[in-house]
Amino acid sequence: MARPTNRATSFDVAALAGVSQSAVSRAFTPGSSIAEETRQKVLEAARKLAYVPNSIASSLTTKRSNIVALILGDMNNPFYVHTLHAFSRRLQEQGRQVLIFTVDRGADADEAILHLLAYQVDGVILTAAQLSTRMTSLCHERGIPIVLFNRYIPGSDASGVRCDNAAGGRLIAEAFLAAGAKSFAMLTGDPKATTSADRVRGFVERLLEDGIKRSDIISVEGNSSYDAAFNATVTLLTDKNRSRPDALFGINDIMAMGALDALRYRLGLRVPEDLMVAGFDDIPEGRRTPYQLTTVRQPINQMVEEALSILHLDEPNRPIERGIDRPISGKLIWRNTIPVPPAYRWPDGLKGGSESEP
Amino acid sequence: MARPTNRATSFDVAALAGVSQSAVSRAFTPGSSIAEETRQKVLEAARKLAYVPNSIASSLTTKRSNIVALILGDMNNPFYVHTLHAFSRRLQEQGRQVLIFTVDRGADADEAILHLLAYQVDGVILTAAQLSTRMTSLCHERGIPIVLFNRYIPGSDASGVRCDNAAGGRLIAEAFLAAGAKSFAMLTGDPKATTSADRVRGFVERLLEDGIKRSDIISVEGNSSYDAAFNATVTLLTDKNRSRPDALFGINDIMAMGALDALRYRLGLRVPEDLMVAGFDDIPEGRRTPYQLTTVRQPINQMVEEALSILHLDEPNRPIERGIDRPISGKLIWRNTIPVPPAYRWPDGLKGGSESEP
DNA sequence: GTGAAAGCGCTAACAT
DNA sequence: ATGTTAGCGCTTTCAC
Repeated sequence: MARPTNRATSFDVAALAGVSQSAVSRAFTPGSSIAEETRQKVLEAARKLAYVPNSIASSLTTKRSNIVALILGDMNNPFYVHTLHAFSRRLQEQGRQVLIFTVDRGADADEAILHLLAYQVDGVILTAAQLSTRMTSLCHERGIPIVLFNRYIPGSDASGVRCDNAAGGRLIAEAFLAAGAKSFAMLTGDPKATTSADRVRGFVERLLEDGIKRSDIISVEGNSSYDAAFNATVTLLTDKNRSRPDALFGINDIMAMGALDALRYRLGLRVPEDLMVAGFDDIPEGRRTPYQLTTVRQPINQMVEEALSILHLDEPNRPIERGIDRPISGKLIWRNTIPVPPAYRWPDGLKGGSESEP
Repeated sequence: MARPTNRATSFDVAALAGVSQSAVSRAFTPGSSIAEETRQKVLEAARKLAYVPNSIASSLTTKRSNIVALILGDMNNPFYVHTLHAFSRRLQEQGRQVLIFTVDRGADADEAILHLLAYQVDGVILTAAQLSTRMTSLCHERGIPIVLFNRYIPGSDASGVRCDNAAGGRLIAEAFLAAGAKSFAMLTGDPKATTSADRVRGFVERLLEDGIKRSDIISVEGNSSYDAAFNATVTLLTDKNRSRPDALFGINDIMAMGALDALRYRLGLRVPEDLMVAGFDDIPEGRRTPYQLTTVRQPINQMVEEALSILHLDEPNRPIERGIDRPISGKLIWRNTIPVPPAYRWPDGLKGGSESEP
């Protein structure tokens, strides 16, 4: 087996440095008791041999791999790409490795879990994708914490961080109402995804509170993708049996962008004059000149921090946090796809333009 | 150390199944000599204990981790996100794990290499980012193959797969010339990146062959990003000392998209009537209705296959392939940002519209 | 086909 | 502060 490899081990280094092998181990373990002088001798020998400690071997004894698994669903939604990036950057800063698994839309992450169980990962982050409660307990039994990012699994004791999606949906509803909208359409994502369902629920609830009739709120499936949203918008707006809604809520920015393009460049409508539009997420793509999308910002960096803190990777002995549900407020960002009503012109956050998340 | 974990080992399974521990190992090793009956007994016991073989331990003996490292530069360029996705999907199909490292723009990947060396990865794929030849040999010495994706390192013996960027640049030049352009601008990426430099070179060369004067080809730095390209375009076109070029080549699609938006929505120009534009990559985003970008398609799936074949992960004993440079032809995709000249109306690939890579 | 035993390269008591 | 020793959970000869 194994390609002829000639890798120096701690024994080789020990021999060259004239110390014991444990001294080598200590030299590479911050905080272990070793004389600075010996340390230098070891480091010097290690340098000569281009020695790199074998993490695999160390994982075997410590039972900590320093690897965090990241399970990703939809990479077609830029929001999750930015999420991946944020996690990756943060974890790298901490000197941890990131193992990724991509899961097809609609598929569950169970198989991915089985794989990462084999690698003794220190924690798992799950975005998109479903997860059976059976897998959750399998991880927990083995001491592997899981944190759900922007979703939760009813009946599971897995912890999670999410944007307060329902409240965010309400914010959009309020913005539309303030701008005078009376009839509404929603472009939804996967109905099984709590993210989509919660945004829809908050949105509808708020509308009903204002006396909007259910029949004035229509809902179409947009598959969480640009293309599906584009097509659904065309179908919806060309349906002769329907009158044109005043406002369209894309459950996420990428769908709102698809809708916007369909409205303007296929249907020849003006936004916001003929029809207002809003999204959710505040992806950088939605801030571009042609879109200037009014949306709800998910504080992605904050969410990432929270998620990692729930994992508490530095305190492996602390029991796993179960059943935590940490909702984080989103913020309405006014741009150009809803006319800003006078009442909102003051005092802050207006035309939240292009500045990025603080 | 180690959170109180109670994970079944092969010994537990062996005890329950009433066989030796080696039998358990064999039961999980395809192709090893074990009676079907024993295998079943073992599998049954394993199921009862929810046993998952410990890959860390097995890596230690076999010296193969079944992990492939993927080093990513710019995640703001969707092309690399699609690349990541393609690699991840393919590798997962093969039952391998993907360890990712993100490297900041302009930074080199040396530190990432040091980390992945510690994990005994079976292979390394490098996209974007620079890599010192020292690190290359460090990997090679240890029997870890590296493949460069869409870049090469002069003076290094690392193998790579890339789109034939120079030829692609020529294709764009030809398209512009055929459409009657006489003066040109280029939006370039990082000048140190071979990808950008090669496209520029091919483009310019072809133009010069047709008698275009050097002074009719201007070049501005677009930083490989949408925003920088947008701004650079505005600056360029509002420069009173310059006359407007007939054609603008964005060295990659995301920059061409930024340029397109600047031209249309900031400068009020029509594309292709006032100015033609082309990109490079053929990312799905450039196929969207508002863009319909004429571009050169990089056959990403084919490139991924080639890259993996150079790694020859299944034949670890074969010596590492060095110095391979596998250029793969791109294909010109006509859409709407260059008027299609009559000579090109036939026979194929025209208005290559929205179909994706075969 | 199966079991016993010797590592893989490291960490972590335990002595000194 | 340093060396000695016993594993971590597996794979792989080597006998039988």
